[in-house]
Amino acid sequence: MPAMVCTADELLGWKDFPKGLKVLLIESDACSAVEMRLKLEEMDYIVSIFCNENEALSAISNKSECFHVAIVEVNTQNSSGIFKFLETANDLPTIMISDNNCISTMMKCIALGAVEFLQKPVSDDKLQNIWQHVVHKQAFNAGGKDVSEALKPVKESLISMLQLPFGNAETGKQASVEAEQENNQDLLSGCDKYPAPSTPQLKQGERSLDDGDCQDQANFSMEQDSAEQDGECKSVETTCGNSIFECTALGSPASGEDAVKEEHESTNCCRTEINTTTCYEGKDRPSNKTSNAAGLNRSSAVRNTCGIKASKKRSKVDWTPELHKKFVQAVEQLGIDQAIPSRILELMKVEGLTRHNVASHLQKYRMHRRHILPKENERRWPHPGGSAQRNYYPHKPVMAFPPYHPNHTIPGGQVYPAWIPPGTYTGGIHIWGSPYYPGWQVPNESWYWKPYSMTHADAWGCPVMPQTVGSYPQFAQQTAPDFQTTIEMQYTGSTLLNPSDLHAAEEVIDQVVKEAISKPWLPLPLGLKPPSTECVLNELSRQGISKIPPHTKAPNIR
DNA sequence: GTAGGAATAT
DNA sequence: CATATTCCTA
Repeated sequence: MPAMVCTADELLGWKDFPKGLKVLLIESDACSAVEMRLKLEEMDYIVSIFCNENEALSAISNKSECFHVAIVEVNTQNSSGIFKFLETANDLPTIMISDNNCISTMMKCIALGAVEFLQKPVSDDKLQNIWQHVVHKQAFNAGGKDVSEALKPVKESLISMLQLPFGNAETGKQASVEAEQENNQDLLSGCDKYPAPSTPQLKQGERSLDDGDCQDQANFSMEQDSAEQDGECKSVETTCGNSIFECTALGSPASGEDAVKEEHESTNCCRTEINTTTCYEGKDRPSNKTSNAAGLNRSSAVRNTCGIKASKKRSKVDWTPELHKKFVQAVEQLGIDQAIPSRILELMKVEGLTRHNVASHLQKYRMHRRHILPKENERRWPHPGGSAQRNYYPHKPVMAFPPYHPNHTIPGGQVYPAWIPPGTYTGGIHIWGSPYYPGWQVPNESWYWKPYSMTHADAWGCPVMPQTVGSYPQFAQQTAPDFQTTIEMQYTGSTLLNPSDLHAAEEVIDQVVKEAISKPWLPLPLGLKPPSTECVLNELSRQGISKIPPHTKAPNIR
């Protein structure tokens, strides 16, 4: 294969990655090509333009040039050629761009290994982020070993990138927030298990294909009602147990800032619950929207009252959504059986939190989990493998890197499981599985196609890993899966299920998580919203693609 | 002595 | 209730 993917060594020696990234651009329209080139060059990428796949392919095969990533325009006229390109240059991470959203083309490209499909005009952010695919590919090729080593320089380079003061005030703020979390969670400490970047295209708060994503959560956005219950000001006691916008869709930037302070109680903040657009559910919830607003005011009033005394003593830990999120993440990463207080604590990296706190929370967590799983088990899903409405990526999430580019920042809530406090009114629709105990959602679903791509994982160009699965954070897509369902899917390989082996299923999941942890190649979300699996399959078969091109062998998951 | 985890207290 | 604290065990 005329593969031009860079090697680990190359990455190692790469000074200011991703500067100098060599981009192969196939664009039939000269104007667009130039425009694109300019943009890319502004980002310090090195661009070579080809107006058709043949030129590009010959350049590749001549080895006259090498490339790290390809950006390929596809349209109705050139698609067959482009397909050929994809097939031939299948080692080159290829990003499709297109004017029309022809779903079948899109899918075919993805099926042929395209790593991303973007609509034109492509935003700068997305262009900026193409390097992620290179890293990802690299990580992928590295087979999980030494990946973190290999990516170290990249990481460093990213750190500096993140620390740059960004022009845009708003995004700048977010960026720094992200950076901070980054540092906390992944960079400063030994967390380099997850070096693979995650492309947040799916999650961009702005427009785009994924509007449905946060919808569900958004509906739950409520103020915290705690204030009204107890006369005492909770905010004082609990300092900064703030909640970051779980549902970023709503999240106002303002609330975000405050919220971020969460862990740093040292800042003595009296927390501002006012705007927190968490998924909290007020008691007055079912009524109407206006009550919501009222609630907000109320809570803010209360807060103000007590804002004066800033008592530092924190007698109780407030397990805010964020805290819990971290907690769950930690647990997920460790695997349920490895999840012990000390390690969780370590992973969480929350200042001031004690092992005892974690232990206590863990206790509760386990109880709920125990309680909930069996119940879920009973209401096992009636539609096996097929039903398009729910085909979930059956793996537990292990978050890699949040987005790097400022404009790619995704508010935390999109990535992590939303916190739906117990008692949340789910309106009869079970949002994320457990109507019984919505608070303990275990994030687990993700990409719809995964179940089908187990064998041809890589070929799908979709977020999968060679042998294992990467766990993925909950991407709150349109429908949410229910936990058990997911387990079964995975356990049975999305075939038919014998709805009995809950335990086995659980073990599998745990194991998957463990494996995922030990194998750093995390999937990259694609820049397009995955159609339902059924849809994809139909489309593919309609196109005569019964099996996916070889590419990389992705062994089945047991 | 330490930590995890269940039981119990607040 | 949700957390903290205590108690028991390894």
